[in-house]
Amino acid sequence: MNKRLMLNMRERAILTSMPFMAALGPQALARMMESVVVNHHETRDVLFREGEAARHFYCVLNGYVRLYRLNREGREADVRICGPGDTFNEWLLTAGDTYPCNAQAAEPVTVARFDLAKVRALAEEERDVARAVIHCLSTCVRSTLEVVANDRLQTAPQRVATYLLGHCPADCTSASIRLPFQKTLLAGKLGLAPEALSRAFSSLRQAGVTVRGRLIQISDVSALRQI
Amino acid sequence: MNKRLMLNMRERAILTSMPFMAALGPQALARMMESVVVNHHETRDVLFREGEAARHFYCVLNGYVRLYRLNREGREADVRICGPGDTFNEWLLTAGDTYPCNAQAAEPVTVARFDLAKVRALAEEERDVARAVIHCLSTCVRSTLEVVANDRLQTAPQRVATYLLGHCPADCTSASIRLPFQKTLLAGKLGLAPEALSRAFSSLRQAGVTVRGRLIQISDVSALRQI
DNA sequence: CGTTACGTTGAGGCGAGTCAAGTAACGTGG
DNA sequence: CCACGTTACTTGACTCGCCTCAACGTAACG
Repeated sequence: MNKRLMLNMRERAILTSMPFMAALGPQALARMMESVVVNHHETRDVLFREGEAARHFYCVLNGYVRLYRLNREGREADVRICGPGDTFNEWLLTAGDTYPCNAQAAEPVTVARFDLAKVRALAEEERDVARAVIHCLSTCVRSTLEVVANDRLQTAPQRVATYLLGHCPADCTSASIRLPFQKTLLAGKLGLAPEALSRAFSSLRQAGVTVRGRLIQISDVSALRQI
Repeated sequence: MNKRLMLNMRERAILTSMPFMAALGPQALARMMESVVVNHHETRDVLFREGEAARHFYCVLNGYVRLYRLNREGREADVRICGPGDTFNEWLLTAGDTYPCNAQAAEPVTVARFDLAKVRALAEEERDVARAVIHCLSTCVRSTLEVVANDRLQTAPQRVATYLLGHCPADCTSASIRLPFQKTLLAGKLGLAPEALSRAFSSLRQAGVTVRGRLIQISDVSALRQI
């Protein structure tokens, strides 16, 4: 649980290859690396809770992290799923002193953790850092707006089809996809109950989608686009 | 429609008082003002369409602008409603060369329009501009994540209650609110059909909510919190 | 005062959540 | 390697919330 590791060579290599870090110049990179801590969390570990004082900005190195909110009755809704290379809490760099959601490891994960205040200061001083922050914030807004639109416009089978098509190489007639995580997590990402995801998959069978465990065969990509 | 206006004194005063501009230092402000154009649009005018080449970044000076997406059958879903002081398309400053949604004037609006490429360059050169961009992106992410969570966790009456509570002064027992726009627009903002909003309001009557046109009386704020 | 858009109300249908039961996959320890 | 327990996933039956369509009432505006 929450084993804190020294930053070894291998982790350093992985971290610096992440999109967020790879775009930094040598000086900005060095200064970012000063304040980083690499942590490991086991499945279902909670990284932080909604309402707690916001202290860290994260980059996922390995595994998947769920960001979710609770309503009064305790029902959970995922607002974002972060995988390798994704960052989260960049939206707390200005304006906001508490976490707006909970974060939980969906499986064993490795994350790099930065001090929010230090990154905030660095973004002021290092052009590269400011640019990188703007970039990941932009990406985050775009993907979140996409989620809102899909939630409001698409049925369950359509959401699944959209997800699958987004993970097919462009211009292919058939494809084979391996889900990078459990179906439960995919259901949450798409705003569905696990049962609804299951039913969506079986309704997609008639469009040539075969599911066996995490392996998904798509026999006719263009048919899937018609859903 | 789309009457282009010279930047007069009054508009300049309004523009520089907007949150996005007010935080800029004199030099950054001056350079931003070089590339700004103030436009007026009539109700239902389309500012841009999904898929078009992205060219402008906007700040609303007056009125409300709908950002929405269409599905294949032509159904519309609002992803964001922008009012006075709000900016949009800041998420296109990096990564993204086409608009991801449509923009339409929900009523007669005045908007300030900046050239995306110029703002992008300015954000590189002027620390103030970078800071302002990061700030409005952060705000945008937070509000959009909130929308996702509310869509997935709340029923129609709860969404309306949340909206109303967000527009009450804190620590009041009763309140009176005037909607800043049509109910149709509020329905879209909350991800509801207009009929569903209407029904939500009438179900809130039992919680002490009275509606007459755009005027909403809340007799018991704490009762509304229990919804 | 008529026209038009906006808003409300009712009836009906569909999509997805919930609950419950059963099956499959997985990991653990004997 | 097998027996077991746990967790993930599937399927069915049911409920509920919201969308759709249609009709009517109402406010806004020329």
